[in-house]
Amino acid sequence: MEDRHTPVRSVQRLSLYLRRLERLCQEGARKVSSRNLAEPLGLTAAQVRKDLAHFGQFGTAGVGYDVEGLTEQLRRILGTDQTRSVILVGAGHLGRALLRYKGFRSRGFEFVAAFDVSTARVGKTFGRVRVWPISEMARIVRSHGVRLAVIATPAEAAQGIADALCKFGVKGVLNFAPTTLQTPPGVTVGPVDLAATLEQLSFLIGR
Amino acid sequence: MEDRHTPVRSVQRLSLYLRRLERLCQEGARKVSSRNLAEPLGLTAAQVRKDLAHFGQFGTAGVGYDVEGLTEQLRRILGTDQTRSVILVGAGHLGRALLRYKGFRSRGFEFVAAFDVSTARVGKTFGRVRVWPISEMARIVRSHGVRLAVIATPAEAAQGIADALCKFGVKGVLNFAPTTLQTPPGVTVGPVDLAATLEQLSFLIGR
DNA sequence: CCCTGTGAACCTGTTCACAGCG
DNA sequence: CGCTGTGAACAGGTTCACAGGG
Repeated sequence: MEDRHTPVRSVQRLSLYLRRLERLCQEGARKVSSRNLAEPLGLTAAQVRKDLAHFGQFGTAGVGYDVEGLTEQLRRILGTDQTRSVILVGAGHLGRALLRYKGFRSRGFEFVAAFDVSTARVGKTFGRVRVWPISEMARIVRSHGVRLAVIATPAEAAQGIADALCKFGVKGVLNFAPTTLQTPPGVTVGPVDLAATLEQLSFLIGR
Repeated sequence: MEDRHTPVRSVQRLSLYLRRLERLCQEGARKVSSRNLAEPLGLTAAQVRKDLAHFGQFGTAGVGYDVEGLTEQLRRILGTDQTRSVILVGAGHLGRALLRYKGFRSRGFEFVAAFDVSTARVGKTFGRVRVWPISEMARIVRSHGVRLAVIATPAEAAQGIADALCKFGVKGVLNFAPTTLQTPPGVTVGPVDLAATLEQLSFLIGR
């Protein structure tokens, strides 16, 4: 197993499994069945087993999965068993909230720097992270070997920033700007489209 | 057409089409082909045509789609041709950033109130929106007929809030809390899982 | 006997190719 | 002749059902 064309949706669910496993661990559980993993997440047992099967055999027939063991495996698969350095570009209200968001650090991500065009923001510190001028971006990305970036700029600025980041070696971009980014092959964009997600709900609830 | 079991992914793309149409409109374009609509979004022309076909026939053969006309149609389909009232629960850093996020208002959403357990936050105003105690939630949701809510509380509080919101008549919940919400049929949750999205990227870029 | 891992059937969404209209 | 709308072929993911191990 461990092949490289695993369904994207399976990988997305891995994060959900990881979160549930952490909860089960806190509750003192040592083993968990695919069913017990799946149902509180609104998924089916078969789906959990299929998803995990893409990456190896982690369970014990008749028993289930070892909570701690599977947690470690999933972290390894997702690449968050070691801390990953991340930078933020765009230190507006949303960007600053992300710098302070506890959920990133607890899942293995650490902001090492933030960048903004505004001289009013440069030099300030939010949630222990310093804001630098854009001109420092190349140096800091390269010296820290940063491969993940979060873009929280206005839409107009996002593509230019993305182009620069790709040039400096960034491989993954979490994009909060309301625009579709074009990136070269080998660079992945994770769009977080706030307005679009609300529009989705608006559609579903009808009028 | 206009049937009720349209692919979810098609509806998601409707938001992207809408954004591109707004841009084309600003640039002065009056007509647009499926190809010109699709490619800057990283999609194919056939996909655009198929998506739109779920809702009706909007194009003119040999010409394309009327930019302004299609914009109106999409807004109507998404239910954002009239302003939708939204409430926020959880006025922490992330919640406050969302109150100030311009992208919601410009797409037809308006926060009418925010709620928080913290007395330090209650009574304050962020981005013109007032923060109320949770105890006021029932009254305000019902009096405004609010059907959309955004949850930006810690994970532990989210399910309780969601249960209450459902009871008060909310039909759609945008959930930023890192937990899977259980809701009764008829209520839709749009999860925005920040850590999971970064984990996704972490997986894709490898080690 | 319970629960995993997995081939096979099923189903949903995407791509293709073209008929038909402006 | 260009571009839409659409049936038909295709691909991918999900569900089912069961073989096999603890």
